[in-house]
Amino acid sequence: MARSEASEERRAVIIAAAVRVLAREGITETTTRKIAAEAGANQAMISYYFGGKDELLYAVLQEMMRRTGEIARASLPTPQRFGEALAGAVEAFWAHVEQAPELQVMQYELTLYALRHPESAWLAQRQYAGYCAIVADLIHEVSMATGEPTAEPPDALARFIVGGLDGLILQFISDHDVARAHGDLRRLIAAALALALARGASAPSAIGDAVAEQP
Amino acid sequence: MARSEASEERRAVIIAAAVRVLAREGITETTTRKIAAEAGANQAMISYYFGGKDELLYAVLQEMMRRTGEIARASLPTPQRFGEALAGAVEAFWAHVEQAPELQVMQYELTLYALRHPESAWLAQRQYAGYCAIVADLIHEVSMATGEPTAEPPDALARFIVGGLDGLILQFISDHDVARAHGDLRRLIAAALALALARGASAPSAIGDAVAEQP
DNA sequence: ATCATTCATTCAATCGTTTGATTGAAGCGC
DNA sequence: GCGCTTCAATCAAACGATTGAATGAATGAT
Repeated sequence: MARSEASEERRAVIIAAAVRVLAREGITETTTRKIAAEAGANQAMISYYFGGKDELLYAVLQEMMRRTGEIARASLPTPQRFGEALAGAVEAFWAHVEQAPELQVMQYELTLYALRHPESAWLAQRQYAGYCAIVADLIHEVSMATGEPTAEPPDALARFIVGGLDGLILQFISDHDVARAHGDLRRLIAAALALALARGASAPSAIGDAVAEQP
Repeated sequence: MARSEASEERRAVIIAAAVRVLAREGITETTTRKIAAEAGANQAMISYYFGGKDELLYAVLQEMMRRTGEIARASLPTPQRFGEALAGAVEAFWAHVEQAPELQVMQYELTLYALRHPESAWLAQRQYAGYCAIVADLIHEVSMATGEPTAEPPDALARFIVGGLDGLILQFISDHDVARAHGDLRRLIAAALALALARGASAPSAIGDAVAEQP
C-alpha cells in the first residue's frame, strides 16, 4: 500500500494548507484555489482527494477535533489533589488557546458551518461530546484516585467546564485581554471546584488553594 | 423629515429580511439577491441603503445586539434577594434562546464575521462589553439594594455569567437538549452565586435556595 | 394656480469577476 | 503498457456591484 501512504500524506498536506488559509482569511473568504495554491497543488486535487470543498472542510474540522482532543488528553497523567489536577489541565489547555487564537476562531466557524448542513451536523455534536467525555474521565479518575466523590455528576461538571472555557475563548478572541482571561480562568476553576466539592468535607481549603494566584 | 421616516422603515424591512435569510440559510449561503427577494425589493436597494453587503451584515449584527440587550434589560425590575434576582434574569434570557436557537447560530456567525474585518472588529468587542455591563449593573444594583456585598467584583461576575451562558448556548444549538440545558443552567447560576457569596454570611442557604429545582 | 425643476427612490438589465467543479491529456512508478 | 496521479484549461453558475432610465413627490418661480 505504498500508494495509500503517499495519498494519506497528500491529504494531510492539503488539510494543513486549508487550516492555514482558513485561520488567516476566514471561512467566507476561503476558496479552493487559495487552498490549492497554499498547498502547492492543483485545484483539481481537492476534488480528487476529498470529493468537494465541503468534504475538505469537514475533514479539517475533524483534524482540529483530533488535535484539541490530544491537547486536552496530554495534560492529565499526574494524579494529584482535585484542585491541582483540574487547574493544571485547564491551564495547559488555555496555553494553546493563547498561543493561536486564530485557530479557535476558525474552529468556531467550521463548527457553525457543519451545524448548518444536515450531513455534517453530527460533527458538532460529537465535538462537544468528545471534549466533555475527556474532561469527565479526568474528573472521574481523579475523584477515584483521591477518594473524594463529587457533589455533582462528573459529566455535568465536564459540561460546566467545557462550556465555561467556550465562553472564555469567545471573549478572548474578541478582546485579546490576556491578564483578564487569566483572572476569569481562575474564577472558572474555583467555581467548578465549588460545584464539585459543595458542602463536602475538605471543600473550603481546596477552593482556597485553587483560587490562589500562581507564584 | 417624512423622507427619513420612510427610509428608516425601508432599512428596517431589509434588515428584517436579512435576519430571516441569515437564520434560515447561514452566512455562507446568504446573498444580496436572496435578501432582496425576501424583502420584496430590488437588489440595488441594498447598495443604495447600506452601501454594500458587508455594511448590511454589520447593521444586522447591531440590530441583534440591540434586541438581545432589550431582552436582557427587560428582566430585572424586581428588586429581591440575590439568588432569585439572578436566577430570574438568566432564566428569562434563556427562554428566548430556546424559543429561537437559529438566531443564536446566526449571531455567532455574524460576530465571527465581524471579527474577521478590521473595520468591524470593534462590534464584537462592544457586544460582549455591552452584555457584561448590563449584567454587572444588575448585580451591582441588587447588591446595593439587599446590602449584600459580592465577594468578587460585579464586572468579573458578569463576565462569568455571560461566558457561561455562551458555553451553554453553543452546546444547546448543537444538541437541542432542553432538559439538560436547564440542569446546566441551574448549575451555572449556583456557581455564580457561590462566587458572589463565597465565605459570606448568608452564603450557604442562599446557594441552597438557588440550586433547588423549580416547583 | 401653473409649470419647470430638483431630488430621492425604485427598477430591470447588465457589468466584470470569482466561484466550485470538470475535462482530457500528460506524467510516471511499476 | 497499465493504473494511479497531476495538471492546465475550461465550464456554467452565481456573485456583488453598478448603470441609466423611469417614477413621483416636493420646491420654487411666475
